[in-house]
Order: sequence, then structure tokens, then C-alpha cells
Amino acid sequence: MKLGERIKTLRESQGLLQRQLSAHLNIDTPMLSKIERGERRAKRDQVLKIAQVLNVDSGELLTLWLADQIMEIVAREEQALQALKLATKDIKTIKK
Amino acid sequence: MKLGERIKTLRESQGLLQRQLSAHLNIDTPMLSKIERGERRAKRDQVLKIAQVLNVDSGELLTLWLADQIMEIVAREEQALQALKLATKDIKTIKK
DNA sequence: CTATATTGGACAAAATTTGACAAGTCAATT
DNA sequence: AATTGACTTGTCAAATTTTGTCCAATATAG
Repeated sequence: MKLGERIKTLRESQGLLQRQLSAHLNIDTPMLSKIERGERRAKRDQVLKIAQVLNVDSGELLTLWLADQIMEIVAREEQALQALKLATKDIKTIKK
Repeated sequence: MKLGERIKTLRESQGLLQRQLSAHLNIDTPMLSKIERGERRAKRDQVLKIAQVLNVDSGELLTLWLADQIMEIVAREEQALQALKLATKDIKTIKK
């Protein structure tokens, strides 16, 4: 889980406590702790809120958030790379 | 949804009815109909069972099944390609 | 040591998914 | 036109998963 690490790094770099950041998200500290450690997944709007509070581009965090979810799906599958390749191709053809 | 289409094609190529295939999966025909049209997602063990009944390599269907899920996550996101690229990199480093 | 921050685990609430069922369409047949 | 068979659509409940809270435990700072 990369998003959690990134959040923790950003939070600490700004001298914020879990208690403070979690307050912005309307969750308690144990919950944020779990998100930072990747034990629980943040919701999309929480990611946006975190980006806002920590003054970073939401796109950066959303990318990590999405990648984490993809990893959860494919990480234990033999066909991981094939599936990723196929999905990438599909996305590209959709965008055109 | 690619898996559904593939299932339908395979099923029809073998002259099987939804009723027959769905019986193997212990679900009713409406449910299979939805899976084939991508309205509902098959479960992993259902995919394996389908591969078995339709005599195809389970890896092929699992790849489609995984790709579908990835698409569900990223399809509507701007960061889709970045996230896919990142996840691909992560998978590759894990496998090494 | 004390106080504060973080983590762990159990449980409850909320949200999502899975499936069954009833009713519907559509096509071919009679 | 009515019947039949295959498939589809919509709704609802059961089951599973996710999200969150609370309390206690551990770690960290002063």
C-alpha cells in the first residue's frame, strides 16, 4: 500500500498528528492509522480531502489510491500482467 | 465487459443454453444472463467452473475477469493510465 | 514516570454484492 | 392469434464485505 505511506510522510512533514488529520475526515485516529498502514482503504472523497488538507495535487494521491486497488485485485493472480496489459489497451482505445 | 461476451460466444459455439450452463453454476438463468451482459460480476470460482464446463483454459477467462474488474475501478478516472502503469511496475518488481 | 500518539482487536453499522423470483420481451412455431 | 422456449428486466431479501467506533494495549516524547 503506497497511498498510506505517502499520506503518513506528507502528514509528518507538515507536523500534523493523526488526530488532526483524522478530524478533517470525520473519522477517529485508529481508522486513519489503519489507512496509513494499508490495513483499511480510504474512500475516494477521503483521498480528495486529504490532498486538500495536505496541500498536494489530488491527482497524485488518486493515482496511488487506484494503483493500490488494482494491486489488491491482481497481486495474487498468475494472470496479473496479462490482465493489466489488456486493461491498459482497453483504456487507451476508449480514450481515442 | 469482455468476460461476459466471451462466455456467451463459447456457450453458443457449443450449443449450450443459459439454462444448462447456469445449472452447472447453481445459479438461475437471469443471473447468468446478467453475467454475460456484464450487469453482474461472476465470482472467481464461477469463472473456473465455466472454464471447466466450456473446455477452455481457465487462465484465459481469469485474465478477462481480472481486466474487467480493473476497468471497473479505473475506467472513469483521469489517472487511469498512470495508475495502471504504476501497478504494472509494482507487479513486476514483486515477481522478481 | 507521565502524558500523548499510535496501533490492535472486537464488534456494530452501513454499504455493496449476490441471488431468487415474478413478470416481461422477442422469435419461432403452430 | 396463441403457445412455447430462450433470454432479459426489475425488485427485493439474504449474505458478504466494508467502514467505522470503542476500548485497551503499546510505543514515543518530554
